[in-house]
Amino acid sequence: MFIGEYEHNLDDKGRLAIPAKFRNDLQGGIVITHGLDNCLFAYTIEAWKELAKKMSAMSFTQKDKRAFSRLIFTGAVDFVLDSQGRIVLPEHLRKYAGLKKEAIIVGVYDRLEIWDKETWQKYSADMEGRSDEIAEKLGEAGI
Amino acid sequence: MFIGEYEHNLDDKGRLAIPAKFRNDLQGGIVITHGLDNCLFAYTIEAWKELAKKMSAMSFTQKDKRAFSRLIFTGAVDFVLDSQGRIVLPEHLRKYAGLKKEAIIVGVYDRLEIWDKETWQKYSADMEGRSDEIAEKLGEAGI
DNA sequence: TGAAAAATGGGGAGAAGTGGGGAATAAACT
DNA sequence: AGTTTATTCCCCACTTCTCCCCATTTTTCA
Repeated sequence: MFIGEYEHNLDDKGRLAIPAKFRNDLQGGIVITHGLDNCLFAYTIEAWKELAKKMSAMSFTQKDKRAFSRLIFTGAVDFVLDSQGRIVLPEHLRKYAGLKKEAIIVGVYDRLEIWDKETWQKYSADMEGRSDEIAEKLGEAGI
Repeated sequence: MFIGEYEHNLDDKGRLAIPAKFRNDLQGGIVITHGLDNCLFAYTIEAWKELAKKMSAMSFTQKDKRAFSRLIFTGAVDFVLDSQGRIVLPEHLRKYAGLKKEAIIVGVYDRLEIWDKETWQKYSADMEGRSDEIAEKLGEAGI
């Protein structure tokens, strides 16, 4: 399970270090793609295959399905970590997430998310402000 | 079951001692995450996995659910107690709970809560002021 | 009051983060 | 086709931080 929040810098070569705690689970490879809310989603190979299967089974209207599939699949790139546990993020992924230098990597159960620091701070400040409201909804869900 | 209220100081390295009475139950590890009312929640591994399973059953296509799992999972960190029964609280957790030096650790049945002393005093003073009102509600619950 | 447990502090080894150089590969131009 | 230029990838080196262990002080309990 991926949990936690880590801050890492992209270097001048566009390399991003994956937090040491996650590396073991990502030895087999990592797939990164366009996510929601202006961040990148990153999966293990297994989780990615699982996701792809679910996607194809989803009952969207044809138009929505095409749009969503394009977002997820066309942005996807698979990587192998280098000996220091880093990957080189290609231009189109950096651009999509608005990544400059400071990046935040968070664990969300079965995936990682990669955020530009500024974007993340705005998002999480907003989220904390609504935490009571969110907790309320969770209660309704029986948690 | 965790009960009681304890006071411990964070040292200069950000280390926090877990009350000795709780250590036996936390040998297997401890997961700490953002709680409500500006405190931190701490669970045993088993209790955490239970919680995570419920959370993960929620789909990620809806915005609120994404926000919720981000709040819970990204705030979480898992620890193993050192030989003196301490953990090192990372920056983002200390910041979230407003922890400076003096911390209060309370047992609340299946979880611990970690509070900044000042915040805790304000909160519990406020609660005492409303004790009648709360007792009223407890009565409704049949207690 | 003595012994054991707990709280507190600090030092050192090793891991992780970060940056840069150079070889190998690919691309481009003459 | 050969030479040059650019790019990618791999490895090495330095710095920082984390974790683990030990030592001292304080508290608790018999």
